Amino acid sequence: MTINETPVRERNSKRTKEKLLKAAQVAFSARGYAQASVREVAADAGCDPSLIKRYFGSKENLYQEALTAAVDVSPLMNVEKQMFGAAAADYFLQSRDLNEGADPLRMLILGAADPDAREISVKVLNDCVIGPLAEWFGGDFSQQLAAHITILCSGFFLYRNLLP
Amino acid sequence: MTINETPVRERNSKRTKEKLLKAAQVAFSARGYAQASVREVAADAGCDPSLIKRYFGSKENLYQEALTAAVDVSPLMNVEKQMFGAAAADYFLQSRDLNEGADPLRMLILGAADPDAREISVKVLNDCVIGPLAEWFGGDFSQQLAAHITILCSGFFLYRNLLP
DNA sequence: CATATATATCAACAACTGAGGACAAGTGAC
DNA sequence: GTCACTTGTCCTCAGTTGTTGATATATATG
Repeated sequence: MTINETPVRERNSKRTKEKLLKAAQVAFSARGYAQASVREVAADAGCDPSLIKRYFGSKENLYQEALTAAVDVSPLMNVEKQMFGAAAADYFLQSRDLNEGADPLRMLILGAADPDAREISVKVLNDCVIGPLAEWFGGDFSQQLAAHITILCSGFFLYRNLLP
Repeated sequence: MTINETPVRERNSKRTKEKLLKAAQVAFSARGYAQASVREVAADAGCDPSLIKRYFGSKENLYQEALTAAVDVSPLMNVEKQMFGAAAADYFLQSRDLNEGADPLRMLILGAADPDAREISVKVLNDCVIGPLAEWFGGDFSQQLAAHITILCSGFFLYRNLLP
């Protein structure tokens, strides 16, 4: 060791947390909840696995925070209501690219298929997708309309992503 | 131990294989591919885990045989073609009960959501569902029609089973 | 400088996984 | 009976998992 490489540990908890969240979103949407290990997520984020425990408490909490941060339906509500279907289709077709490898809908579906992540996924789906959409739609049966649209998009997603 | 219980190992490879297949179908459709361990399947079948290796070679082969044996679209083709939609809806609503806890469509969807089981699931879906349905439909675009129907049923399944 | 705190690393644990070898016990052929 | 074969049980292996405590290091404060 002629040259002493300075380890230079970047001590920035906020940035570390963000890197962990981003790596978790990519890993969970790529391989699902069970198959994405905390070691893998930490390695992708360039830090130690124990930091996940420190900052998020557990893998389940990491998944919940990553999923909640990834899901954002506001782009779908910036159009005329009659154009919602087209906006939704456009968005889902580009979702993975838009989010740099972290596809929220894919996270949701894969999470719903995992016993340990199902409950969290369904809660986030209701709170962050169906709820806001229903409120935006307004009127009678808005909740049912939002749920049906979500299901339709899920079937569309299956066709495009999971059953090629 | 006043009474000497005779161990009485039932030596019937065919029956053992069937019990393993049945237990595998129930476990895979309940918890998905990764979360259903071979030890669990063997315990449910009442035999030793190493018999899975003996009779099926690997967990993946067990999954493939269990899924192939579970999928059977022939009940959907015993009706007039115009009534196919209703027959499919009826069948999927009762699938789990009809198959005593082993739901083929659920196995397929959960399998498609698992990286290790995705390839097998998609192959079985094509060979045992879309293929036969397309042949039965006949005519132009029969393959596309069968695929779209399968996707529609998958979305319906998601609504009923995974996103409650 | 010294001290305290926040941040990151390391090593280890206990549990579980799929796989597989060694051996026992039953079954049938001769 | 003897032998070969099938079937089932037991035990172990190497790997991975989520989690956790002990420890080192950087930053802030005095």
